[in-house]
Amino acid sequence: MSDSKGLVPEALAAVEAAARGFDVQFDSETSVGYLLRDTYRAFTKILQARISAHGVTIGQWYFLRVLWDQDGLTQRELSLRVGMMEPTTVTALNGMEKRGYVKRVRNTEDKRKVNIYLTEKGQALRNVLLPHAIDVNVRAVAGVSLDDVETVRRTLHAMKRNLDALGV
Amino acid sequence: MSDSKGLVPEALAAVEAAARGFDVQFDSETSVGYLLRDTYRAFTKILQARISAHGVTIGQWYFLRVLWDQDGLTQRELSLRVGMMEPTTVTALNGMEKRGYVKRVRNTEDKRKVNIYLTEKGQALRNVLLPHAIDVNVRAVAGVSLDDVETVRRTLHAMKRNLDALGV
DNA sequence: GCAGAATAGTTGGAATTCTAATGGTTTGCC
DNA sequence: GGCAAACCATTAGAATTCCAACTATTCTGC
Repeated sequence: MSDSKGLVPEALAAVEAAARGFDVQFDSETSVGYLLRDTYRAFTKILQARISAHGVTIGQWYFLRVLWDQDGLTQRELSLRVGMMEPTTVTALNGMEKRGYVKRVRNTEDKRKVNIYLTEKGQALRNVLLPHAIDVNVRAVAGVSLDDVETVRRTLHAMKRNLDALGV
Repeated sequence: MSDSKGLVPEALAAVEAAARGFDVQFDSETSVGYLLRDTYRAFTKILQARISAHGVTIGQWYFLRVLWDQDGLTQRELSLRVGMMEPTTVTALNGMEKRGYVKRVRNTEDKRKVNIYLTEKGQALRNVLLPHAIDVNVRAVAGVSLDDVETVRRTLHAMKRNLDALGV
């Protein structure tokens, strides 16, 4: 346990407490990280089923979503906006280009850059797919108060900021 | 838009409203689904960095976590507990067996079954890795009130139930 | 104005996960 | 008792994602 310095004090204490039978709320059912994973996976699974019925993979979905908002971004800008690494963007765009949802246009002013534009087919998907995404979002929070949804939104945001700050 | 029946009424209305410039809270920054993905990915990235420093992949982590709680499960039971498909379990266990964290023991009463037991090496990882998981969990919610964390826990649980109910 | 650094995109190879199909083993039913 | 169905694990092959290394283009400093 050579690198346990630097951990928050709770970390070691909790493991020792758990060893003595205390419920430290870090078992796989109650840890926030586990719940996050579980819920995210359930969410993705449903969304994927909906959109793949229209020939769009979940990997392509995230890029379409950004492009509907802002067309003509470069691949790097797209990667940043979607939060994927650039090779991932290349792979997704290859599929999308092959299916005729986007076209790549080499930038004439800076020939390193490639701008991505939606085709009409790609544009048209918006009115088909976005309602499904909204539907899944709405159904996911059925029975949950608006206050609680707002708390979740705010807290997830805060968690993301905390985590990003760790990953320097 | 042939399959738009069956969607919640908000779904189509929101897309139309958005087309007229209203903020419908379903853009990629504020939708709960997007936040969930973003936060989950940040979480995993940090956790992965911590545990891979000890020779354990993130794929193996989930199985170790269950095995520390209950040793000797069959592969199917493990799959159910972890929430992965069985081929995924096979792959993860192959790696864990090769690294000497677990051993497979064919069940003598029912020779279809294989029970998975932690080795001493696998047991020992618990006190090394669990503190890191707890540390990441604690740091992730730094500055968030206990009430809000509890609301997130409760709401994510509710969302998962809602989503699972959709996927029948 | 040119060498080296920075930038944009791509390719190659690996890890994780899934679906579909396959091979043993056990159970159930006639 | 024997054969079909169910069950458990595995293999094969594909999709998504990453990191590392590469090519092509542009910018910077002298």
